[in-house]
Amino acid sequence: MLEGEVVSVSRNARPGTRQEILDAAARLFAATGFKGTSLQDIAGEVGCSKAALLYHFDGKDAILAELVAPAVAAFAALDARLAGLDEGAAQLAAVEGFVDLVMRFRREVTVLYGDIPDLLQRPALATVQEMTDRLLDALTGRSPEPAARASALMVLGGIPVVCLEPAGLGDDELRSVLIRSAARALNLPVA
Amino acid sequence: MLEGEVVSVSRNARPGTRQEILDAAARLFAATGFKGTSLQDIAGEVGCSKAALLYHFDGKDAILAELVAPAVAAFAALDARLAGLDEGAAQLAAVEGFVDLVMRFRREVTVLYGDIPDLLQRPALATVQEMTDRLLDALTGRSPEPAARASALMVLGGIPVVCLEPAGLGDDELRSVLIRSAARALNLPVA
DNA sequence: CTCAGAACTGTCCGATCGGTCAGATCCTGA
DNA sequence: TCAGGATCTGACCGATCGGACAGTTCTGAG
Repeated sequence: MLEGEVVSVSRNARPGTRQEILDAAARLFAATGFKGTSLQDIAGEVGCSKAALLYHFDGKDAILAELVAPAVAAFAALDARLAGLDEGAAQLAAVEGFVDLVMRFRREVTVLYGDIPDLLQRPALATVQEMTDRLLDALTGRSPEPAARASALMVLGGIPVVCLEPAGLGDDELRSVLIRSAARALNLPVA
Repeated sequence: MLEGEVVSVSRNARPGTRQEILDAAARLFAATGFKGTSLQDIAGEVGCSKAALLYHFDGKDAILAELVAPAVAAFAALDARLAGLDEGAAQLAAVEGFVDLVMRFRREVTVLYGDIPDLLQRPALATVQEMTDRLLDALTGRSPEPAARASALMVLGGIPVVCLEPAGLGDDELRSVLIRSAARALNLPVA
């Protein structure tokens, strides 16, 4: 009551809108993907008009650009740092640096993968999520330990990526390399 | 020349159209994502009208559903098989089975990740691709061996996935677990 | 030769997309 | 007090989206 006049935030001319837009966009991009999120969706989440978004940003792409800019810059810093190291040092620094990078910019990474959870929710792929959960369980040896789950999740997410781009290996070789790498990551005795 | 009459394929009433649609859709979904691909795009790739697509399929979702159905079925078979095994056997079978599954259905997996290459092509993320290539190089210890590249790619793709969903671990623990798992996968001496 | 059905086309539809624009509202400093 | 810039709104735009529909062409069985 004392400060009713001051507290009452006018609906217009708020200074924090720009950051609110970025936060809302990050949430929506992560949930439904960049293409699956309209300016109207973001405006609704923020509580402003679509035109207000375009006052603060040059367009939908500009929102994405500003959202990921810090992560891209940090990635570039890592890239530059690795360039100055020899093989052995770079290898270790790459692992540590990439883990740090991804953990620090979880939100931005989630945006990058944003379309997948939306796809997985469609009827055609609805069962995949539960099956993936059970597969993760099997990969841990049915252990509930978070550390085991983390390792299994890395394997579960890493294997598909390998198959995305053509490796210079035949299928049989690639198969055995993948299985052995995964087994090492999971601390499994080599088959 | 002998069979000119038989060979001349009439533009209408071809029997293979349904499969052609699925192939074209798979290519386009993989390149520009499901949401980023319009029915018009698919029709153009096939060389038929948009209405022809909707004659063969109940809608865009139905095309996706039929495209991924074999992969989902194979995943379900793996899921059922793992359910009947004890921890140790299931763990090994899960690794082998998942690698086999992903390799056999590369195309379908690519569709699932289809939106990412398109996002990466935008100006805001254009540099990420080159930096990722160099990071992959560093992770292999600057080795050009395909086997080393495959392991590094698994790590590179797996680490972000772990950060997507909240693990039951604090940041410091998660960090060290990830680094150690990755190091094992890469055959690095533990730091 | 006929004709039923499969395969396909051109056209149209309502909804929604990203984006523009003229003006209303608000805050600030002179 | 008042001018002016920053902030924001409602209305509107052309393009494109997924999809519906009536009609046309082709094929193969009788």
